[in-house]
Amino acid sequence: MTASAPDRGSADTERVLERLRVQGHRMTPQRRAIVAEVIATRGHISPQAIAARVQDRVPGVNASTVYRTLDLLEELGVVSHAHTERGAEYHRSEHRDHLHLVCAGCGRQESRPAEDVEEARRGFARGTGFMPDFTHFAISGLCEACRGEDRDG
Amino acid sequence: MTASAPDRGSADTERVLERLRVQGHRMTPQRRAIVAEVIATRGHISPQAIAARVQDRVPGVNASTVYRTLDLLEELGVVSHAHTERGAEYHRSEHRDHLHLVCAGCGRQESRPAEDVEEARRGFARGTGFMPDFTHFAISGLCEACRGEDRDG
DNA sequence: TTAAATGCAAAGAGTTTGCACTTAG
DNA sequence: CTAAGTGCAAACTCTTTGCATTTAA
Repeated sequence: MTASAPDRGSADTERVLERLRVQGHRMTPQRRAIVAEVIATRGHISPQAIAARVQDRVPGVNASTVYRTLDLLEELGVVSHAHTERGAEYHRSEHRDHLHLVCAGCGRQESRPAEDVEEARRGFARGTGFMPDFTHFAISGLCEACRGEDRDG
Repeated sequence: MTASAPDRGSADTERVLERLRVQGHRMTPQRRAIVAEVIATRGHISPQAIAARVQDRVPGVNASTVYRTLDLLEELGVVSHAHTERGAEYHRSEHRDHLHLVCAGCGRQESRPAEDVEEARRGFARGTGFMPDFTHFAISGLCEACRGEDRDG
């Protein structure tokens, strides 16, 4: 179990499964695999990607099961979704606190801890009266490299 | 032509049509109606909404024509799109400078001039190295009213 | 045993594409 | 006249739903 390899049998996964069990939900192999996949994912992942990866491990898992399971996990507060250029992407709720940055220049996506923009959040609220949650939608802009080339981001 | 009524025969519309003409594009009634509709729209509008409205004025305009025309207008820099909770929405590029705020509490959408968050933009760049364009994706958060009830926006 | 969960197939919504027909220039 | 533009139908992607079957508890 290296630090870089996603860990589909982690204590975190077990904790979520235990929570499902306690709340009276059944523990099917499909559900187990889907939960493990989501928990093992660093950052965000699309429903289709989850389906594809889960099917590598448990052949025949239907996409509709993935969608139903994600809905369940979201209701339980285990996962949340964010809107990126490609649509909805899911991530662990505990990892909610990161930004999805999409560079309009090079197209690269990066993540940042939300705490890096606490000051900006307050400034935003000061200017608009609206307290933003910068993690729910992706944020377009120019990354450091592209800002160097084109100074008007 | 009052200030509050959308103006589908405006000088702005004519300016865009003239630009298309100059660049060698043909001026069809469909194209004329679609351009007029987009130009007359304050804020953003979805492709389906454009199709519906245009069809009220020029019956039989096909949705695919709307998509193709929007692509063309976007290539020419006349319109841009933003990503909201409901998907892609289009707006005049000159009106690019407004934010799409979606309140997670009451669900209401509001617009704000982007200049209201200039300070926040710089703060964001300072914290992350990434210069954000807050207008391309909608921004989730809590509006002033909902912040009053739930102080953790 | 039995209700929850799954698979499957069908249905949507939104968007794109290929192609024959129409039409602006 | 002739190529750009359109309409139409079909395809495609992503997601949801109804229902019969399977299965965890």
